[in-house]
Amino acid sequence: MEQILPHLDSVFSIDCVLFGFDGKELKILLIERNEEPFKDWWALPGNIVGVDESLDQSAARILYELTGLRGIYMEQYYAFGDPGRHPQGRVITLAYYALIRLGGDKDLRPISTYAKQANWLPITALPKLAFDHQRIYDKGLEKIKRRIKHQPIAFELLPEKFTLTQLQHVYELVLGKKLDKRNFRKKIVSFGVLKELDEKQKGVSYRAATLYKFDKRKYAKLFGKEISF
Amino acid sequence: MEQILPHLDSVFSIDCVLFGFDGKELKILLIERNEEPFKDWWALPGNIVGVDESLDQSAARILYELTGLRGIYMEQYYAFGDPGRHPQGRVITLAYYALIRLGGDKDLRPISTYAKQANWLPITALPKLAFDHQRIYDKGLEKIKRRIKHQPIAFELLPEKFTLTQLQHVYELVLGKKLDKRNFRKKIVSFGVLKELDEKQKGVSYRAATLYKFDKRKYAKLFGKEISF
DNA sequence: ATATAGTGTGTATTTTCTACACTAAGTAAT
DNA sequence: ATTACTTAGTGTAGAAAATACACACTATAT
Repeated sequence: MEQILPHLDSVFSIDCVLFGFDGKELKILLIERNEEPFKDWWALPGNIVGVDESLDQSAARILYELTGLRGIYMEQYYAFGDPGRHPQGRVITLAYYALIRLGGDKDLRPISTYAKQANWLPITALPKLAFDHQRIYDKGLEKIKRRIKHQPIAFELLPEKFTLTQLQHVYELVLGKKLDKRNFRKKIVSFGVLKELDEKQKGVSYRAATLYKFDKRKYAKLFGKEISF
Repeated sequence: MEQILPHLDSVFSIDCVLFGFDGKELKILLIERNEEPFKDWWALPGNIVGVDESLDQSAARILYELTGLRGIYMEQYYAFGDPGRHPQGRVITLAYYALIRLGGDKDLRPISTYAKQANWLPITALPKLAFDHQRIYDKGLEKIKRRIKHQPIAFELLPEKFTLTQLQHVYELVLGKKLDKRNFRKKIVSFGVLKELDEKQKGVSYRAATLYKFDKRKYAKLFGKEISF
């Protein structure tokens, strides 16, 4: 969000790129602004940092107010502060991204007055964004591309139990390219952070795939070592 | 959604971790404070962001005022803003690191009144730092460790013409570990961003090593591809 | 001429990466 | 029960990259 208080010569805000995965598509949460400037434009959700909040808390609050979710993986990744990025004055904004598993309809809450609506939109068909939000988004995507190659953040986008095909799908969407099935499985299994379950996928009209969990204990041991895709 | 008001007194600053290499040691530039709080403590150089400056410009200015240098490689890497990180109120600070080739005495200029002195201190023997500057430094070092593995920033620390041994030395200091000479050379040469010169090292009392230059044109072609150490 | 200190080079082994295609299992329709 | 359909799940061979490792060369200083 980009609300401005006119008497301030500089304002400090946080904007969030909330990545969500619904099992099929990679989406981000955008709000349609109901105020000038950029009335009726889509924008990244954001807000002013509260007086006694840490930056991380502030980002978590923005996410909570929009989605009702807590305990989500979020990471600060860049500060944007060009004079002139905001038509009404100097606004320095800190960008965060978040990774969210989307589950049905419970992913949005009633929104405040400054926005008409909030919506999960697929990253393959994003509208024009207000302010310099396109740039903020671009840099966020770039960051998670890099990050997913080295750390197991893909799990944050998936339900607790998932199939290897789903996991591969996440990698393909984020990296923007196809991966070889056999090589992918070989590699991801070799990291030793997956726990194979006795359970199978349900409700599919074909052979059900084995379900896996991410094993945090094993990952903790591995931590520090670089993994790569 | 309730609107949280911005903290009117909040201050926005930039702090810099200036890494310098003098051919032997990796150092950072610290200032000894002459004002409360933390009077007489060592601290990272920093300043308030000017009204019409971009963030990058502001960081470049801080560096220029201390060293007289321009055109130095700098990168923003994190924002620190815990309430309580500054005893006198909310100060959000953006951290930058810079990579500087140190050449003799011309690396420092007369300093302003808020500091008693400024000094290049080796990272192997740093004093206690004011505020949360230890944390800011730690994160900066972590960042360049990661970065040097994937992008040719090591050249920023070396003079225009350098030997392979010097280059390896920089990698070893930043990464904090020994590298194998033959493998290092094989790899760095294979990236194809070095230009071998006809010149040799001078003034050494042993066999003079061949000098190399970093070839920016070749690097530009390679850009985007990941290199790794 | 000899001691010294750093330069510069090759190979064999292991590990990782890549490319590639078929059978197995379950569901749905007839 | 048979068949058609859809996705799950698996192995291997060749190429490329990473690693481990040791000695001869060259310039200077004494």
